[in-house]
Amino acid sequence: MRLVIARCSVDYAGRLSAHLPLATRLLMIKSDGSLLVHSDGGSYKPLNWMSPPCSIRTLEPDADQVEAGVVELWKVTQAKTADILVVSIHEVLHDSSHEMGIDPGLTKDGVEADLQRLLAEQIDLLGEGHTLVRREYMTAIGPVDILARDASGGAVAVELKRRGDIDGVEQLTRYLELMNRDPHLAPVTGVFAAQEIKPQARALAQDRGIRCLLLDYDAMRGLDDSHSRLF
Amino acid sequence: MRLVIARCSVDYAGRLSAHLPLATRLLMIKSDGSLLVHSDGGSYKPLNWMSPPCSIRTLEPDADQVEAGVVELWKVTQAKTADILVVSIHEVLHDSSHEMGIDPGLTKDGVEADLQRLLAEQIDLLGEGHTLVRREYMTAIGPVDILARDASGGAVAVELKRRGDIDGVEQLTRYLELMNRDPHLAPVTGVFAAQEIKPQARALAQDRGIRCLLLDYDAMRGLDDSHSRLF
DNA sequence: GGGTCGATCTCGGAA
DNA sequence: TTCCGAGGTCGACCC
Repeated sequence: MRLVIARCSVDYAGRLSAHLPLATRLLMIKSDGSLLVHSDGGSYKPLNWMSPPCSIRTLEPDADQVEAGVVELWKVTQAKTADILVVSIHEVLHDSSHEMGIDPGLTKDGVEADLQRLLAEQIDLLGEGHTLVRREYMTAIGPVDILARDASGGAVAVELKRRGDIDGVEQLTRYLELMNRDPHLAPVTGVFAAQEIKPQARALAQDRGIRCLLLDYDAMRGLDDSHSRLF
Repeated sequence: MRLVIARCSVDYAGRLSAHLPLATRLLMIKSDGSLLVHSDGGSYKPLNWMSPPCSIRTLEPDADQVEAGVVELWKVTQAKTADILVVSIHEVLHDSSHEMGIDPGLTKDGVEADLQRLLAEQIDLLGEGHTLVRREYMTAIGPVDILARDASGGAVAVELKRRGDIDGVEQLTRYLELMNRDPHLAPVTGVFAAQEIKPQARALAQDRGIRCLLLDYDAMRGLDDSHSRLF
């Protein structure tokens, strides 16, 4: 990895066009040839970048550019997409290279899959007497997250989200419409379960006779002793 | 901005839990206190990070940690969300700080807003004899991208996307449902216009009687002489 | 401040 | 490979 701090301006042309006026920034060149342009603030997203695979050529600035103060030009291109990014460097303030090797990568937990496993284990969070039929119940238009039966044996389709948005309600609606045409299943009721449910999504669900269920991930995980806390 | 290259492991606990095993990485500390952990490859997204506002404390490792080879511990916390990120540093290979100032920021063009403007200007791409009523036509549930009338005066609602996905069809469906209840507008036909339309989205649109329209941004921009090319 | 929607989204998994 | 959905999404805009 090569790290350069430089006063530079940047132009990108590809799926859109973008321009960065002259300022001091970090230019990060990764060993796969990709380039990131970071400012000293903002979020984790660079101001501009070029994704691998790409190649960087260093060019001599022409007379006009030298006149304007450019000491070095980087032209970064992507063969496949024809994207191009040009860095016009006016002053290099730091330049260093570092060997880093391949990263072993990130391991995660706490995503939708964990929520689904926990809800399947604690199925009576849906209500007294509920039983699990199966997770990822397959239909023609995709898998329903959880299929259960209520105390009186009626089918219950559960759509699970970390954040319950209007999209999730639409998705569940499509499943319910389809499943209610299946005489083996009908009538099927819907439950929209999430750690957080947006008001609009709640309103739409109510309008369609879909029950909303707020989930407390920490409490659900607390009941599951297979997880230990790191902190 | 402070740049540190170090052999380190990283643990994050917040909206999810994540762990990075020991390896050499770049630690970028921005002046707003945010931290980015980058490997020497992949795309612009860091392996792990902490968004501002957050604070970094440097701690002495305890006896067990020293035994394991830790020379320095960074504890990064976010007051509001109670997220925590811990960097266990085993070896520092580089450490430098740089003054960069505030960035003037990025200017863009070629995004959905530009497509919308171009389609409004070239409204007969919808078909012979179409006329523009207005862009961002407001309804109770949000703005319709473009409202037009066809050659015979019938209302046409256009949903515009760069990439036409199933969500866009759902969105247009909701608008049409609402607008068709308005006697001043009904009957309203729908057009789903995008630079690229996914097969599933096209199928759903067809099923709902919504017409699909593929847009060629470059051709549309070519007709509009107010744009010049940078490259 | 919250809500909605776009994004050069990125990333992962499954068909 | 393509398609599809999730994201610690982020960020912009509008209320």
